[in-house]
Amino acid sequence: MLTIGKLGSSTGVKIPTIRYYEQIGLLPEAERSPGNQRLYTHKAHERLVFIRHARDLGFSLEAIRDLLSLSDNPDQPCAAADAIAKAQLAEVESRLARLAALKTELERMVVQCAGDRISDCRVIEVLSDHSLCITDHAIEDANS
Amino acid sequence: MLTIGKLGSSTGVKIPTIRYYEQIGLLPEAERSPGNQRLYTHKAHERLVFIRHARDLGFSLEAIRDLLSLSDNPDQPCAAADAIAKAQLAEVESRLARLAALKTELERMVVQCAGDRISDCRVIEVLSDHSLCITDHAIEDANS
DNA sequence: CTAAGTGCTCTAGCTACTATAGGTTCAAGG
DNA sequence: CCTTGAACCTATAGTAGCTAGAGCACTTAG
Repeated sequence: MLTIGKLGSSTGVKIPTIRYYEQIGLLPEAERSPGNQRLYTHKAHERLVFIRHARDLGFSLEAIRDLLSLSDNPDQPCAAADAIAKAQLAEVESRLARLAALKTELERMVVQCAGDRISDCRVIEVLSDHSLCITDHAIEDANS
Repeated sequence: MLTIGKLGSSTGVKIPTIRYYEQIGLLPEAERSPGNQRLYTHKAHERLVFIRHARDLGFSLEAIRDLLSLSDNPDQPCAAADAIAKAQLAEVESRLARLAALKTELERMVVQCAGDRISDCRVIEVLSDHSLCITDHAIEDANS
């Protein structure tokens, strides 16, 4: 049985994050020691590794919740898991495309900045006028 | 003078977002009509276009705040603006690299999923075991 | 036995918005 | 002139996915 600190250091997940996952029901409520401290089994460790890995691959907590419940029922067909992974792949691909366009624009901005006063700074100028851009970045959410 | 609705539709920024930008001081407080409705000048329109464009390019509101104050002082040297843009470019490049690795992993997961039961689903299996991955995705923040 | 370290709960904060409730003002039609 | 419906107002709370802090209790090494 691991304490929360050991579990955290062995998975690379911060302690408050582990408690948060328990709070939102992603991890089951941990057993407690006589002194009320959380104790984790090997199973809990595995589950947290699964969550961490899926987060690293960019899955949302909602998607992970679904994937976990699928992995808890190994006799179910796996089409659902496949669909979740495919959706995530599509999301990643669209972010990639968008970021590539952003990169192009930013490079152009940075390279062209030759003036030494703000008044003829290319960065500021481009930001003021999208028509100076060559790609159609913009559109959806900028956090992609 | 534009109402907030016109300003929103002409810039593609939602009305609550405009009010939010005013609230956090990114836009100056708008003049008001006798009936207390916000009225915007051409200058405010330009400023909002600038903000929107920078957001589309992935700049944080903090970075935009700095860029705006630079663009308000056109006699300053432009090294600072350049630095902000370069930092953003570096950020975008690192996200790109990370997303490319994620894409590789997700593609592998999806393609290899041949079984039709969860019990031999590659997606679930890979998520349980990072050593089945070929790239070193993981590391930093997963939202990249 | 004591002090450092680790754990506990609870609350509030972060980014960048978005949504809702409940009320006011404006513009157009009758 | 009056009404109706769209557009506006404020204020508060919610979203994701944590993170940080306060103020305690417990545990372990010396």
